[in-house]
Amino acid sequence: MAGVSPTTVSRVINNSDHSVSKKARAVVEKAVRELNFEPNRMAQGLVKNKSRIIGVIVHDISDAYFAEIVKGIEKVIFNYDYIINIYNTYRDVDKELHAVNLLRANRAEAVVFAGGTLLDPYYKQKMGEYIKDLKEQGSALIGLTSHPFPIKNIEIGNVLATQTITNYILSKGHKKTAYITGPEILSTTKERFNGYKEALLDRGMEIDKKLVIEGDFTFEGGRKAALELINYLDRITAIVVSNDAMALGLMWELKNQGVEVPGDISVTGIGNIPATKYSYPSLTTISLPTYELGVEVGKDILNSVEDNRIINGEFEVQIKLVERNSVKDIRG
Amino acid sequence: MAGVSPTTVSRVINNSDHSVSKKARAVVEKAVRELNFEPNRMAQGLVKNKSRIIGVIVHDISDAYFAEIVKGIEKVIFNYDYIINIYNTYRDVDKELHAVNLLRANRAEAVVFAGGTLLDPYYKQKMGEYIKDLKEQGSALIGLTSHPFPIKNIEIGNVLATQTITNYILSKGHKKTAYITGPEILSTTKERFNGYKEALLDRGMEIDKKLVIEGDFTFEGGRKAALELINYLDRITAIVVSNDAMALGLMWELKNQGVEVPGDISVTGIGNIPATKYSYPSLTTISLPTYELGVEVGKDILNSVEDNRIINGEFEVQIKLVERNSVKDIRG
DNA sequence: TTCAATATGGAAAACCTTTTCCATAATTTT
DNA sequence: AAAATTATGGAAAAGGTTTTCCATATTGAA
Repeated sequence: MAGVSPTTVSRVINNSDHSVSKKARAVVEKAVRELNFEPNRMAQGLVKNKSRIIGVIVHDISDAYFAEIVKGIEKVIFNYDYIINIYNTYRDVDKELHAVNLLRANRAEAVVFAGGTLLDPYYKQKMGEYIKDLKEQGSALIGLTSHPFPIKNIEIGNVLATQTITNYILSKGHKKTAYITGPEILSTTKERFNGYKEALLDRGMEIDKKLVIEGDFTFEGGRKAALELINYLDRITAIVVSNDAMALGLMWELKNQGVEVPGDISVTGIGNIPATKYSYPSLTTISLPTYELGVEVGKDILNSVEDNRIINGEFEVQIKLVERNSVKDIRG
Repeated sequence: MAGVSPTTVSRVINNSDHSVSKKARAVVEKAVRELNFEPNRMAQGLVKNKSRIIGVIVHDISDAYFAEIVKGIEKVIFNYDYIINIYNTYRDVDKELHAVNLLRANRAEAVVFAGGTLLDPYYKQKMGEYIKDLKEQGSALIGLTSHPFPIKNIEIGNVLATQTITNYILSKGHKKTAYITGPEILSTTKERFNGYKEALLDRGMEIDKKLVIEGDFTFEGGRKAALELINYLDRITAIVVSNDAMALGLMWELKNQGVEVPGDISVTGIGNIPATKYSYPSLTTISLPTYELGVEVGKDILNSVEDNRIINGEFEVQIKLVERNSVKDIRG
């Protein structure tokens, strides 16, 4: 339409070094405007060997934890025209494999493993192959949970989180505590439990396995845990819960059973989800820098994918204790 | 590597009608296995003129409302190898335009407008152009909120939601009610308010503008609304809140101020988000079929994009009243 | 004016598939 | 055994860009 070669059009659109006369530029720009022309990204991708796809694999995007990470990534890459491609795996290894394979087929430039499972041998092997492949394609691979795979890892600080809150609980004079874990297959579960364990061990205290209840990171799971614990309540003064949803469910069921928080027993969570502020009592918890983690991941992706590098120091874990009303000071 | 032409490889991989000898097929399959070969989607896209991208524009993916819709879509298209590309616009028209333009550049096969704003004239025009372009490209366009644009619309039933819950409130004997809206720029705000209005008008009641408070769909907004309403509390017996987050914030602040729910005043929400079940009192609200809406959208996309059509009747609005403990029966 | 350097534009190849069309080989039918 | 049909494989074009290389036009320097 502009009466010039595709070459010239390309040069105008991409502001290439190759000089283009004012006249030619004007003609092309006019045509671009009138046609509302946007270069076909698939064609661009083919020749440049770049898909501009960033894959993000999460357990469940309804969980604000993951949603915030995604938003952090989006914030950073906003001006770079990437496609953020989300997969919900619901902790299902088949779905995880499906997602990774698709990302591989699409030549994703980056893949973020935000929801990690401790994989069983078969899947571990298959996943290993895919990851090897992605690496060979030059994809930037970032893990957010501990993995057996040779990819860069950015940790949000799960160990530190439970350690911090457990220390807080202990500092308030609590000696006997129970702990509610997450589902066994998640590495997060392991990490958070380790933090709890370390805090106790540091003070020479022991863990009573009867007082460690397996949960599932949901409200309902918290309720069930409360029911399981109800008979042990005279033995303990506090319950360290490994995430907020469960802590809220647990408090709800305790109230239901006539147990007062923090009067009869103290409860803490992890995550600082919005609902913790509006529960009664409001929940003492740990705020996790999920959005900031996402931002960090975004920068990291840009660094390995774009030419003009962004300065990007080590990610500082900004875990914060959020003191509210679910813990009683029982010293003295 | 297999020693055959690309043509043959393509035929084996795609199971084309064109017959391929067992021998050739075996050679190719072996090579595919050994190379872990996956066809390049960009190249496929280029020749087939299909991007396999489904764009979903939301206000904020942290909001479970939108997350559920996305999950519903994903569920349906899971086996079709589409890329779900999410954009958070935070109700910012510039971000909306940015997203739509990118989707256009990427030749998205479908675009879902899940977060809708009532656009101002300039943006309306620009958006109109983009949408026209997308249509010409053959994209399937689906709106989930009322729009001035000529695209298919699937409504979740906002009007019905507030109408239903208002009728419920009225049926419990409440005559004087206040109403908390969402932000003015959202079509959802308008729709929900209309439902409230209709329910009142149907019974010949009038709306007192002093008792209609503008909120913002957040917890904090609900708190502020409670503070604004605090002086009018003797004039009303119930507050109809246009979403759950605000209802929860409002109840929290009321409790803070020593007002009892539902003893002194009744409160309802819309949405049935998880936290409503665990508040004290638990919140009477309307459950919105967000996930089901997503499923419907997914089917719709498949219908317009894939050859083998899925049977797909009209979407049935499955709004449900969830009766809990935040409303008092004051009849007689 | 002439030579060199620079500015400007285009042709063609490349990116990786799919698809159409054609040619040859194998099989079936008569 | 010849003819007709079917099975099988490949060559080449197409899809929309970018990039390399080359050619011509223009400008500047001597």
